[in-house]
Amino acid sequence: MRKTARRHQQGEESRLRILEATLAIAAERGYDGTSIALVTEATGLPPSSVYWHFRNKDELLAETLEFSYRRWRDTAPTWRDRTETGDPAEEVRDRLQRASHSIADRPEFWRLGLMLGLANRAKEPAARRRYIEVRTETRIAIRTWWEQVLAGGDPERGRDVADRMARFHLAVMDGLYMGIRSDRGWNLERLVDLIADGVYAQAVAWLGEAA
Amino acid sequence: MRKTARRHQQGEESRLRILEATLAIAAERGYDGTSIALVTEATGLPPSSVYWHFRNKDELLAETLEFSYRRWRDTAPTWRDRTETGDPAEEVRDRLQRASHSIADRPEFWRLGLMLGLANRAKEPAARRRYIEVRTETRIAIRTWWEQVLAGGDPERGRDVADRMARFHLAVMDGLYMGIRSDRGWNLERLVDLIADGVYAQAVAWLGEAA
DNA sequence: CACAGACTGGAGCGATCACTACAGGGACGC
DNA sequence: GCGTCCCTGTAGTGATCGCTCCAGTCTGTG
Repeated sequence: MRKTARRHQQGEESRLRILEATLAIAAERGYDGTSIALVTEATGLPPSSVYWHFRNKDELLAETLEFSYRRWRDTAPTWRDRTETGDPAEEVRDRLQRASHSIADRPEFWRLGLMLGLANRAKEPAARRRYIEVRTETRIAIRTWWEQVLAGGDPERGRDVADRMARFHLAVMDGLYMGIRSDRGWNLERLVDLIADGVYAQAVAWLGEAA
Repeated sequence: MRKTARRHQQGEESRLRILEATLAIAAERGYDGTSIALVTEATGLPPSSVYWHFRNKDELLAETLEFSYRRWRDTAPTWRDRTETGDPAEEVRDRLQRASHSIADRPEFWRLGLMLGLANRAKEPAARRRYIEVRTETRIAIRTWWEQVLAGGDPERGRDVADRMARFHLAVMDGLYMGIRSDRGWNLERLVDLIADGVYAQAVAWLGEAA
């Protein structure tokens, strides 16, 4: 992109600092609660620098979402590689456990996404549109993963069940995060193990059920 | 409260109009996205009227949450009366179906609550504190309901499972709402029935499991 | 009729919002 | 040494923010 990688590497560094700061702020306060003044205060950079790196607030937030999504996806275990223990229930448990950890440990992306997903403006911010896209991307990855876990039966039926599982899976992850945020007294690790068993049982039940 | 119930009933009417308008706006745009100017525009009343009825924005939002909560609770089936069909699985299905409808049909309270629950400010808005309270209230009501549905075994163990079920239950409701909002292609009614069976099976499994 | 109290109307307060114009500074190619 | 380009620093812009002042209007009471 930027052709002066060596010349002024300060620029790229500032850009990253701005993104980091914006992510921290936006994940706490949402789109409207994020102001350029807060970003400049956090980074020590003047507003003109922010606007040199990003066209406007909308684009800044959109790129911040993209930034946090990529980092989350790279840190979190991908849905592509499987554990392959032979026991599907065990694999589901492991997968859900890791997914819930990736949310609990670095919650910025999930927080920011939930906020963007909830808000509704007359003209949709680019950040929200982008979030819906990456969420769909994630849902499809989860669906593919479920298709493999549930492989063996009728492919079309497996695909249908996997789609429902992926939706349910995402819903549970959203719900878990909301629960951690809003209710006290969660024993996440233990609860996730138990839920995983329920989720897998659910999938098997759906698979066996008449169309 | 207000002693001129007959004299000037216009006042109370204006108050309600302000609450309605604020709810509609805040449920769409969140705390920071809600401005007094938007409220005055929606109601046709001047800012001074808003500030005559409510001390400041914080209190306005808090009372709006209270207002929407009461309406949701009165509209939605209470957790106190049970269906008592004799079949617990059927009752769970019915209950979850009605709960999901109460969210899908009049989503304002749930939307606003989720937004308030997510946001995190240096000084916590009264509206958010109040939301955490009514959420806890709801969670306890759900727990009590589960205790009754699962009655029969060891009471202490039933209470423990009911607590976990209530958390899980809320998480699923939150997750369902997020899913409807963010993902397309939901078949809510059907999915909820299936989830209900899974949820109930989960509860039974937890009940039977060794402590 | 006078008075009181409940509300409204309009004008405007200082602070903060997103955003910009523009003059530089510092590193590089020549 | 000179010009070029990347990026920062200063100092703003008009618009909108939450909120207030206060005169005026309306309605029921004595």
